[in-house]
Amino acid sequence: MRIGELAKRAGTTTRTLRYYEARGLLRVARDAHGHRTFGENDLAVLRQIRTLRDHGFELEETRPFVECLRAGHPAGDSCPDSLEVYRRKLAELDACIAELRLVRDEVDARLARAEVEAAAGLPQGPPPRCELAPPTHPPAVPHATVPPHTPAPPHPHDAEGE
Amino acid sequence: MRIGELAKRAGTTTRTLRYYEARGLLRVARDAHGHRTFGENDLAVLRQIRTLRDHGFELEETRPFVECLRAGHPAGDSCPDSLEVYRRKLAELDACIAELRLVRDEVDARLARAEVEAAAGLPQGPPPRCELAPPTHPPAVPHATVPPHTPAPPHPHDAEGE
DNA sequence: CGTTGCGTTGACGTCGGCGTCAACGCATAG
DNA sequence: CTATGCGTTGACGCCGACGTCAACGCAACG
Repeated sequence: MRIGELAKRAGTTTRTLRYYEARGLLRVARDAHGHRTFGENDLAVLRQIRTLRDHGFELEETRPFVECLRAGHPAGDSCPDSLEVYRRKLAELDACIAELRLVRDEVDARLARAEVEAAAGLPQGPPPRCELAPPTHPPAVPHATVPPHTPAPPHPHDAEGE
Repeated sequence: MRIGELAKRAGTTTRTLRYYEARGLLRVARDAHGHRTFGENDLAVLRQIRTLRDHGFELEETRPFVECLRAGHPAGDSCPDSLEVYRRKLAELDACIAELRLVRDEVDARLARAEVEAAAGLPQGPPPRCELAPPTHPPAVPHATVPPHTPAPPHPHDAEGE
């Protein structure tokens, strides 16, 4: 199997496969023409990587799974290192979800307040007592940076004690 | 007030202020030396921006708040456009949290399963029935990309129907 | 006079995970 | 012979929000 076929079978691109190889996640043999040659095992490895990435794992975090598969284990998560990654990711997810919920409630409260004030302000025109506290730096919430997506760069201030 | 003082008072850097100016979020006057000059109003605007960014809003999303303040309103969220941004962000947060919870449960389930199999496999050595289904592409979960942080790039497939 | 400290503009670096383009080789089909 | 299609390597582009460095000006202090 050559790179194009593998890419198609894994639902990705040749660029991605070459990138993974460059990152050391794929070990690739070559044929007489210098073309990369892959086997079914490589497909399994590749699917493992893609699955993890779809769940938000960084490429580096997939490495233990890849090595586990290459060591002959039936699944990528059959090895202790992989389980460690699972656990770390789980904690990371929990922290992230908690943080997002705090922000969500903050935004919700601000929206509600602003809507009330808009409703109270409009029908009467601008009264002179419009001097509310400026909404700058609210209570806690150190900061959260809503992330519909994108992986996790090294986080120095996160909820974890590293 | 010059740029250094404003930066210090707002808890940010001069680089950031110049960046905001370049993005059109800060309108800046100059003195005789060509130095930027700021007033208290600029501090309020700046704090509004920083607060929103700390909550994960993109710079562009702070623009309505900035314009609202500059229009003379007592708060950045006194204008309908700002409220719209609040509502959009709220929906975004809800979608993101829901997605992360799905992923979290997925990872949790995988971890639990892998732990059980590890516990069952180790004490007995490798039995020949190790041929479990390969853990590649699981049930639903289109993909979630855990995001401890970092803002939201334009997302074509998100839970919103744009 | 030099040094420190503030300001200025311009421009490149960062991070991850690829996309995209260029310029090439080799093989098969017409 | 040429076109098409696959492969190869190398290298730049992208995204956001700045960090960082360079090279400069201008003021006050000693």
